[in-house]
Amino acid sequence: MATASLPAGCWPYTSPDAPHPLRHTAAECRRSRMIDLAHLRKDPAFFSKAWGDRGASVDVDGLLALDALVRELKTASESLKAEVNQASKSIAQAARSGGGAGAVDAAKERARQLGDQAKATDERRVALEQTLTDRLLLLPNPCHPAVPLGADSAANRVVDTWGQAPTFAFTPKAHYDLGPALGIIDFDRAAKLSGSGFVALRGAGARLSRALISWFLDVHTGTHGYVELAVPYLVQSKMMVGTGQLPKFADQFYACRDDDLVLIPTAEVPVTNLHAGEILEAEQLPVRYTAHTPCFRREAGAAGVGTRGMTRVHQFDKVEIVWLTTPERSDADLLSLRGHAETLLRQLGLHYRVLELCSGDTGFSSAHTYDLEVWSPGTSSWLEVSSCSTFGDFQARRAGLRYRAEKGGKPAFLHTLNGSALALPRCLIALLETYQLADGSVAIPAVLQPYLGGLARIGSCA
RNA sequence: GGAGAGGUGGCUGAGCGGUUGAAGGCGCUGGUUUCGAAAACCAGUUAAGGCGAAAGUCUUACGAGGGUUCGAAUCCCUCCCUCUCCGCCA
Repeated sequence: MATASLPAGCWPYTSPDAPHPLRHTAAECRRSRMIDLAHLRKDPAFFSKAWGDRGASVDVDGLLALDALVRELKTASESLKAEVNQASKSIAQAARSGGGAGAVDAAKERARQLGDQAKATDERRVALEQTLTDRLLLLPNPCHPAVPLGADSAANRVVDTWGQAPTFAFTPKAHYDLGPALGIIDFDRAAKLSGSGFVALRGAGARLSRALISWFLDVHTGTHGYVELAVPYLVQSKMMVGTGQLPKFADQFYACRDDDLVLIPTAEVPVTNLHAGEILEAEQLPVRYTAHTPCFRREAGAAGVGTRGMTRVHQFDKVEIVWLTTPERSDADLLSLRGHAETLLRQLGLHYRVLELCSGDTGFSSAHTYDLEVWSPGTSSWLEVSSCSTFGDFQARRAGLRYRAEKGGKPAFLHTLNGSALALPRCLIALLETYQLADGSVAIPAVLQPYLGGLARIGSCA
């Protein structure tokens, strides 16, 4: 890992005594991680193509050679260990039956030598296996066969569009003009507190944000049947390995200086990892959770491009929905999950479209992603308010999420899915811009009014 | 943060240097019995990985990591977590 180039305070954090999140413990190595190595051995061409479709060039032969060497050393050290164990048993017997001290000492010496050999062999194996693991953890999830091929966002496919762009008898304003004028969004004072890329909400703006969070959660728990969670916003960095943010995207989130804790970039991290290392029973599935959390993102390298206002901020609120499900139904579940996110936009009366991301634009951990983009009348652009993905067994492997298909059966990796439903700032943007009136006030959609004490219109609250 | 007590299989709970991957109990699975059920009895019941077509076999795991030893659940060190008391605090 090249750590020198990372900004201070960023993962890996600076405490010298801390465990390195990528130095897996023996217990963690015992679990299968990352991609399915057995599958890679059997069908390297599949992976070559899959990674190629994503624009990643991978030395598959090198991986296979390394894997073969690791297994060779493993076999060797294990048979040496077996000999040591045999020898130890006969020493015990000899000692018990009062055999000659000389014979026992000779046997001990032989066992010691075998033990040293086994240890040396195994140390080599551990080092090579760690190298292999480090490389495998950087490889993206192969895309689902349904994903359209393409190099970048230009190849994404618009699969649905709902509603129509609102029309105005006046020139609609952007949220970064509307909000401050109404006294409900304060960029300047947020920058004073935390620098650029932060936003403060005030009065009806703050309450509108809270109303959206409450309403989203109520719809998911009440209508869609999710279980609500309230989870930690700081997690150990190995959880970020579980969901795939680490090791590759270490520069994209905030870390603590003295503790192995990072601020979550999305609720996906704590919620998906909630059952990490567990074996669930088939009848428990699908597990469906929803959670509201703030999300913290450094957005390194994103400054300046279409980031005016609060379309891209370092801290924002989001309601997330997460499924742990079976491989048989995960494809269908992705559509259900996407539907749950879409429902919210429809009930808010916001014009939006659905994108099916192409192979080159699909996120590192995802196998298949739909983005929901809401229309921003003030800037005449589409804003991503949700990303709905199935990860196949990719995260399940990394996080150790398994289930038992039938009683007494072998545990197998389950499938994980998640989606934003929805991300707050861009919903606020779309609401303010879509429902703005000629006098600069903003109407409130009917579904939200009960959450705002009956407020139907936000006027100036300067 | 300080002091003490602990962390063993799905659960409970023994073991405190050598057939202990782990007694006993509970639960679970299959069988016997029964018209059926309960009870009783018998048998089985952790996971990961290597080799193997399979049967099987070997390795590893008693919170985690390291050490002592021919051999560690058992002894030593470090760390983590839980509980109790004290301190502090929303």
